Amino acid sequence: MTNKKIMLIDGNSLLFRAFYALPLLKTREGIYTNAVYGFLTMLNRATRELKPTHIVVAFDMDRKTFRNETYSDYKANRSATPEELCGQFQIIRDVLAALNISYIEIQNYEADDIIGTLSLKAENEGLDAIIVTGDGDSLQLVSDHTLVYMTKKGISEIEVYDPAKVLEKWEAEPCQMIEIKALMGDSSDNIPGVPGVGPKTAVKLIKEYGNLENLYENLDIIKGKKLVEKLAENKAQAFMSRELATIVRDIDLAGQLDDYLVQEANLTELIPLYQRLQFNNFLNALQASIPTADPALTIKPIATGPEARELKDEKEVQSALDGWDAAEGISIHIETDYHHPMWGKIQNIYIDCLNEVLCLNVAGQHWHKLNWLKSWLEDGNIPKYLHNAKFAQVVLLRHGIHLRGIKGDTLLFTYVLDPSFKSEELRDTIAHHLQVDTSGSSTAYLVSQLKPVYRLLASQCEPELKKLLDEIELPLSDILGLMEYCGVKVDKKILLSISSDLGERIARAEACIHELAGCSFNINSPKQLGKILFEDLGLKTAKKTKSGYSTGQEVLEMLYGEHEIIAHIMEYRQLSKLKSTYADALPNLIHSETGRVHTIFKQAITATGRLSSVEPNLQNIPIRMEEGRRIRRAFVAADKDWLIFSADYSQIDLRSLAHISGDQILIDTFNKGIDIHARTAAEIFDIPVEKVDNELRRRAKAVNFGIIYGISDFGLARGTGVSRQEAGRYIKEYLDSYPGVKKYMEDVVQFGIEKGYVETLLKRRRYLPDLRAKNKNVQAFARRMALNTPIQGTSADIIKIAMIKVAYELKERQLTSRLLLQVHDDLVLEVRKDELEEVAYMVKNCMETAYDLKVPLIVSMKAGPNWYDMQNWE
DNA sequence: CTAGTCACG
DNA sequence: ACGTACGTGACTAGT
Repeated sequence: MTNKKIMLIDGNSLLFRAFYALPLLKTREGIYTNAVYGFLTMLNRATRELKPTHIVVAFDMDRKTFRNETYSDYKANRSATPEELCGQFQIIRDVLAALNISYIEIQNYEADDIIGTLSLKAENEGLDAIIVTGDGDSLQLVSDHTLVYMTKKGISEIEVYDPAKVLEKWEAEPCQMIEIKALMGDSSDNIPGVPGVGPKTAVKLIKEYGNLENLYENLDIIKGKKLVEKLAENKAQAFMSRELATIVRDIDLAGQLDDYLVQEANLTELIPLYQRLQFNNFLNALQASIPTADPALTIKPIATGPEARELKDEKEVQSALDGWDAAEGISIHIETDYHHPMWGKIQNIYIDCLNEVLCLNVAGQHWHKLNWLKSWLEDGNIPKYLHNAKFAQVVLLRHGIHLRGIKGDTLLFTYVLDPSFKSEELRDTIAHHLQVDTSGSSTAYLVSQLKPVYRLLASQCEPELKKLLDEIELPLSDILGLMEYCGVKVDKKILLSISSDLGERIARAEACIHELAGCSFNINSPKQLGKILFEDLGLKTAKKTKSGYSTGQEVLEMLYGEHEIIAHIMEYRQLSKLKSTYADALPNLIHSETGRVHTIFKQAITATGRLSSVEPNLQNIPIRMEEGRRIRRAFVAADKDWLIFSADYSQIDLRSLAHISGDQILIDTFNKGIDIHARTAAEIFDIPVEKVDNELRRRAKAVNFGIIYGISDFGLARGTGVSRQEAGRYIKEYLDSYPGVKKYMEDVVQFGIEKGYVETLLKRRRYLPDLRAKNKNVQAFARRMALNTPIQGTSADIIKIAMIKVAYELKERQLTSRLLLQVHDDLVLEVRKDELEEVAYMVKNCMETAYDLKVPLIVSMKAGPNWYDMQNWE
């Protein structure tokens, strides 16, 4: 046996398959490339999977034409001439030449004949042959040493035919395929066959009689009068069809099979060619295959380092630090026994200094060691490097230490460089940046790398990103630390009373539901609920489903009125959500020493630059529904001398959009203080602003939301309740009315495709490689992210600046009032009553002047004894 | 540990 | 041809 394999490619067939499977790609110079692109995709795939030793592509001399009328989407605006489309036949020859792949075409023979000849030659010389094609004619060539790789469903799947597979599909030997074809014909190849005989009959007849000769000898015993007549009438045509269907296998070909040995591509030709064709994927793949590249495949060394030297007492620390140059800076890492900085107890403090890592064991009650450290931890002139400095800061605040002089935070640095990096762990971060395996590394080693990694990143960081880090994220981290440490006062009694009230009502709803269902089941289980609703009660077939019935709000709302039970389920759902997530969960998170909840603001999680909040999440406390809103009564001011104060930006996302897009109408609307949703309604529905009623305003509002989210007619239809066509019209009208927005949408996507990322006001980046994905769905997702991220991210940038300003002013004016929460467009403070006026004015001013946009920023304020009973202020 | 659901901007 | 707004976190059931 040999392991030589020759891959025989039916060039015409694959080009046609590719052409009709892919949308009509066109380069900037107007070259059509879809068939070539699809062909190469299949060629690459087949080469990768089959690893042939020889490759050859066969073509028909005769160039059939591609028909562009298959593309209804393109018909309206773009019409490509057959000549333009057929340019692809020449392009593929150029590409194959650059790839050093032989191609053959011979006058009077088809590609199939060339392949038939070569596959026979291969068999005779002991090579395996694999035929790659999109049509079934080649099946007659299948044998133990000749397989057919056939593309299916356009080009997305491949089916492999060996003799057994042919038998399974056609109930015939490969050699009988010509007999079948002789009877059934093939319109695409102009083989007439016997009229009235289709695949079913043809297969049945050949299965029984084996071949045409035997069939016609036994014509008299075949059942079916009509069929026999047809066969008899068309005897000559059947034999002629068999001739046509038979692939020639003895063309006189010059040369040897070894002429088709696989060779290296000629990159100096191939790269410019791919560039001209804008085949960026293939270019990237070429890059990756160049030996030096692909760090993912390089073997990462396991990084090890010394263990830390453990210090027993203050004297040892002092002697270790003797001769240490404070200006050099120091790396610090604090280990606790729990992940929450308000609950965790310090175990070890690592300090990297001079040439070793010191470890202070602080477990137990040895707080005096911290007192010794206090002076230099609080010394702002000693540069400090940490990973997640905010965590250390909050832990230390509990011991009365205010960490200062933070020069670098590798968590935030990593986030600014690429917000998609998910791990918060120092171990993973070091591994990522140094491209080493840290799974066996000591903590001491990791700590020793903090400063070097920071310097490495700083040395290669874009200036804007360094600025974003130093001027926004790092100062903000300190502010967030203070907010977390402060916490928000929560009245446990209020929550308990809400909980018991909810409990009673849930029990009543549950009883009702079980009564109506006629049995007892767990309403919280979508699986059980689905069974009850759609099987037992036989409600209308659920509209949505993946891995079962959907029982979500949307579905329940459609079913509302169909059955009495639905209303009770909706009630149950709402109440049990409130009880479990808020009323019952929050009391457990109240810190016994402070009587407050201390959320952690995650500063390095979101893809857009927003914050997030955990344990508890204080950014999703109910407000939209009155029932849930009452939860806010439990969030109270410290005592009777204090107030909860909230200041929120109105429509900050749309203002960000106005600024980024520079759309003149949007800018004018905000400058004149016109109601933006009404204005949008006026534009979309082409009526004066005064004539806009509530319903039209509501729809326009949904359109404005849609624009921010990277609109689609489907999504908007869902958001508004109007039909998809209607939604489509709204979008069109919107984009015609706000041409600047339309241009922004085009530009930002183009920017993203070219640069690989999109950016916000402060040049914060989000990488979106999927903008170049070949899967349309994946690409569409990335496109919506590209549209949304600069808007949401710019708003996030703005409020971060505002927070820094507010915190600065609070400190500068020596106010006692303090920041408590940030809820994306809302700042919540705890304000001492005697400071209210000053604080309110100051906060409003800081927020409205956070950044000088092309439109004004507007802030509205509320104050009250708790987060529920809030009155507009001023 | 994931999927489904639902709370927020 | 195909599936659809963006960004989060918490709780519950069920594998």
